[in-house]
Amino acid sequence: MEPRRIEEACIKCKDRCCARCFDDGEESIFNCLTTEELEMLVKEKRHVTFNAGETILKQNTSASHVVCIKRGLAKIIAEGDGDKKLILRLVATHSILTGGGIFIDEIRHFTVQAVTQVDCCFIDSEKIYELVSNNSQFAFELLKLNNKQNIQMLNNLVGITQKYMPGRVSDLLLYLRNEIFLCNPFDTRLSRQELADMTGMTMESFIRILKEFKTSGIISVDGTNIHILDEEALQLISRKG
Amino acid sequence: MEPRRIEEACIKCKDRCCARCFDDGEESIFNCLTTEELEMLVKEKRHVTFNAGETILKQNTSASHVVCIKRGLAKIIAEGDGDKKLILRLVATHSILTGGGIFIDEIRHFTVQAVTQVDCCFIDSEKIYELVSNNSQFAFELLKLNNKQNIQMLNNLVGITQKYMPGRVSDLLLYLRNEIFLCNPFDTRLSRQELADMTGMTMESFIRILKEFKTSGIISVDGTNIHILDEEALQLISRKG
DNA sequence: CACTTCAATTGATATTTGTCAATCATTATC
DNA sequence: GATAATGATTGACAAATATCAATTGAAGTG
Repeated sequence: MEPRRIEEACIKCKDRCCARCFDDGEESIFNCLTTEELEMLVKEKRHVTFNAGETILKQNTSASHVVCIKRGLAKIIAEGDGDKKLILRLVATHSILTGGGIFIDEIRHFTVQAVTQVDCCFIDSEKIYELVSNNSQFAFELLKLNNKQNIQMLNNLVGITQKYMPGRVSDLLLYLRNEIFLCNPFDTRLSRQELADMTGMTMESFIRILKEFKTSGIISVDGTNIHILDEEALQLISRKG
Repeated sequence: MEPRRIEEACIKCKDRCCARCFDDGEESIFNCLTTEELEMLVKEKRHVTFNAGETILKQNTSASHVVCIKRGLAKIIAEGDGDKKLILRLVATHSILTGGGIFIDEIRHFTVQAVTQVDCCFIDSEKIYELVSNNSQFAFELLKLNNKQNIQMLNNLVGITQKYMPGRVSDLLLYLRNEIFLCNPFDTRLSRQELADMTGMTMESFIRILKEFKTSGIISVDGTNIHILDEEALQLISRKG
């Protein structure tokens, strides 16, 4: 696949979105599209900027569009009864968000909220259906993406169900370092409450574990900035439960 | 779609499997296949019978085959560290099992074990890939199936994370009644340990909640047989947390 | 600077859930 | 029928986690 082709299409849509938006961290799910398909997809897309804290997609609304994130960081929240929240994962630049219920009930099964300022574009779901119908490679890529999220959620479920708090906090820190920020002192931009919501525990409990880790010299923390000093220790704690 | 066509193909494969195996409780994911495709799929399939308790698929082995269940009940188990287990869901007659990691890493991410005697057939994953490539409707159906499982796991995750034990037991009982056995006094054939493993709690805790429900007159229990007497009460408890 | 505000932290305590050991019940075995 | 063996149940207790209230600390506002 010649990168030139994608670049061309990107230039067409002015803000270099879409061809890269659909990248899930590895290769672009979009590489398999023809120039015509890319153009079809990009045509009529709406580009939107959200400020930190704003809601990009709201759980239980109807899912007529797919969103791809061009720049920024967002959190995926499953809202339970009451004001209970569970942050499922973070999504960074070049992610595609189908809202969970695409292909099924056209309902969004989670809320997506901007953590930093987020640039993204909204694409009509119909176009995705069209691509699935006409381009089997694209269908395959979408299946892969879906599968990956499925496995990730499975691991999450097992972790949260079977591990004690220190193990869950370790998992979170390793996730943030290795899958989201990809560098070591990293700035989460997330409040303690939000971090706790990623582990399914209360803020107070989360803070206590964090403090233990600080005291043991495993991490150092400054505001929303976290520095992992002993990754092996975290991995050990993660495994021990 | 003329039912005759499917019937024909079923007769060809002698034991009337496959065309119906891939049904996920609603319409068959397989309805969209041509006679040739069905034949291609069914050719070289291996039909196997498992006794109750036997392992059908084992977590962490390589996933070269897809399994469809023709008859019986099986449980999907995520094995954690130690001997911790979480039963993700049950699968009944006419289900397709991709093993979790098909399309990604070709590794099975969970174990599948027979609860009753299970008749199933093993189909080479390659054939599924081939169908996805050649039949967009099939790809679409597979995406739907995947999506559905994703949403189910999401709800499970939220439930287990945010609800107290009575809520989780309620959810389990409603799941068994409305999604698996589809009748009211139902015989789970599952031990207390297994039922507990579906809720992420210990057997003793599970038994205590069950007893509370019995005492309150919400259910009656005889061995592995459960009779829901007051479904509304269960729904209320499920919502309350 | 004083004052407000809100997130972060800490401590004391209550609740939930798990662990361990004992008992009961049922079935299988001789 | 006596006797294992196994799963179900119960009780006492311990551990994990949440709740509530108070305090600290930093950032913004007048």
